[in-house]
Amino acid sequence: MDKDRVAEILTEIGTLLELKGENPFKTRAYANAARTLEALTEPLEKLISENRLGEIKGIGEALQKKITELVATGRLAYYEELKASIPPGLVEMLQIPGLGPKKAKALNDKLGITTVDQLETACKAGKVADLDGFGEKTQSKILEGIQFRRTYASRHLLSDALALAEPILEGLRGHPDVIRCSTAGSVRRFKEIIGDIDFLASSKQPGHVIEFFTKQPGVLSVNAKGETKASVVLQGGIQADLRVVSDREFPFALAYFTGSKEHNIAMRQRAIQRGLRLNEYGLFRSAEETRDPKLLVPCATEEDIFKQLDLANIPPELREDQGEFAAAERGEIPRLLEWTDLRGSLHNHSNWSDGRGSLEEIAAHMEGLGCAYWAITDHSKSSFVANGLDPERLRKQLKELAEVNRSWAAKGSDFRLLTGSEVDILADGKLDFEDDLLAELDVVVASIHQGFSQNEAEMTKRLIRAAENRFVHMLGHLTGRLLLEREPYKVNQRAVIDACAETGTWVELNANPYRFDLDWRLWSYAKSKRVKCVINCDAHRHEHAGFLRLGAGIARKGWLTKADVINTLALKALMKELGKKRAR
DNA sequence: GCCGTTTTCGGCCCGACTGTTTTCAGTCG
Repeated sequence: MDKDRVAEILTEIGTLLELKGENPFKTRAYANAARTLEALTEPLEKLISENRLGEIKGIGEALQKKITELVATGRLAYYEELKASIPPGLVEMLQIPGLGPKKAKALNDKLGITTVDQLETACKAGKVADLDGFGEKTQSKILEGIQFRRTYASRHLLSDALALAEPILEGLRGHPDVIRCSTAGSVRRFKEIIGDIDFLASSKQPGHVIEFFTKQPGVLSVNAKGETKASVVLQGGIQADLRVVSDREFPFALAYFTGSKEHNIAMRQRAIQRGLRLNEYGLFRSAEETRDPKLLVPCATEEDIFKQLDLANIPPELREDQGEFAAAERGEIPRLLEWTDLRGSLHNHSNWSDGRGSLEEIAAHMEGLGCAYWAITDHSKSSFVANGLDPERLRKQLKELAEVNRSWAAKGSDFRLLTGSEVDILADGKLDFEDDLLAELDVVVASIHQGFSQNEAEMTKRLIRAAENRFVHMLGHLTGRLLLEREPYKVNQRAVIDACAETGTWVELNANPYRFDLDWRLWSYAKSKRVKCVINCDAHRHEHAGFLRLGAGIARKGWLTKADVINTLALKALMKELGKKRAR
């Protein structure tokens, strides 16, 4: 059993213990241990066989035994007994806003409710309002929550959230009573999936700002509206919260509401270690609860807060408590990639396969955006649903593409379309085109588009074999996942990364917001193996060029710098790099 | 369940809001 599955089970144990009414610190210990395992870079088996599991902070004697049992036998008796003792419907009920473990347990204990459907029936019959600690309001809120969950998803793509958030943020920025404003929360941290959108503003007239916010176009309903905070539902059912604070409080509130929760906990602990107290209102020279301005440590920006806690500035994307504190203590936070460092995309489609524009139109558009180059990598013949090219059509495309490049050169432009293919990796790991054809192309991306159901060993071998081909520059969307839609296929990503390191193959960061594949959590491993990243739009139409910005944000979240990303290179340097693997 | 420059026991991040209460528990971020 791999560490991700072990982490899932530990998280679930934590939730089940909550429903049992266990000591909250015990339940948190399971959640913490799960997070620690997820962040591990070493295989769990290795840690266990070398008897080093206990050296990890947050894993004591009891968890060591449980993890070892899981890894060794694939099962855990404690977990199975616990799971059997709690109806699965209770876990589902926790998704309903306002329902936590205590209330869910009470509903189960007193009314025998075990499913969401039963809960709905009980609410409609008025039985829930009669319980101690419940009332009319709680009952109708639960009903609303059940309805809402049926209508809307509770998790959304980052790209959808940004599309809604940016116009609102612009609006706030232009409001005369707004001093400073920003997004916060998971949107600001650039998480690939978000729950809601958080905004923060500073103002001397909070009421005006709140009023303005709740009247934005695109607001479907207003859930709450108070003196300093409002909560609305936007199109698509995405909830958005705005908090308005004084400008003095702004940096503290921004840090606090940006999170992550785990990052904030570590920040407060650092404050306590220094005899300080940190909350959303300020950093205070006092161990006691206070908001006394005389005790305030003045900070004008988030950077000042980090400085007071002996830390270098930590960009929002890194605030996941995944090593940023150790790096910031040593002043080793890298200078992260900027999206403007990117010069073009090396994996894109045209109307020769399943994309929209012609070669000429694409060249004109991308040159107009300021790109230095743009690779056309249409599908190969096996992807016939995507109108994949056979060798004959590909050679014809190469001629037409050369023609387009000549016309740009004649105009005195340095812009260049690069030739290429997104060649299918067949079930046995062979490629859809012969090597001699691949050798004629500037850029070769190898990806899997069929045969998703192979087991992990087969899939891993298949990808490694593709990486071993010296004409393959990079592996495309390594896991094939479609966020919120399709699970990744089973593959040992670290083993494939190791193979890329050995063969000099690059790994794509597919910037399509449904993909963001390779996942940001794996880039520091790839980086440690000196595997280079290529941020690709996988564009099928002009608008997809905008994915570069999203991809760069995900790369930042993976701690990548300009030097780690191939398509930051100028054309000449890029061409040189493209030739290296073939010369090996 | 974890952890230890006051500790092997008694802590474990912090505050707001809501709805239910009559001083607070539960939930949320």
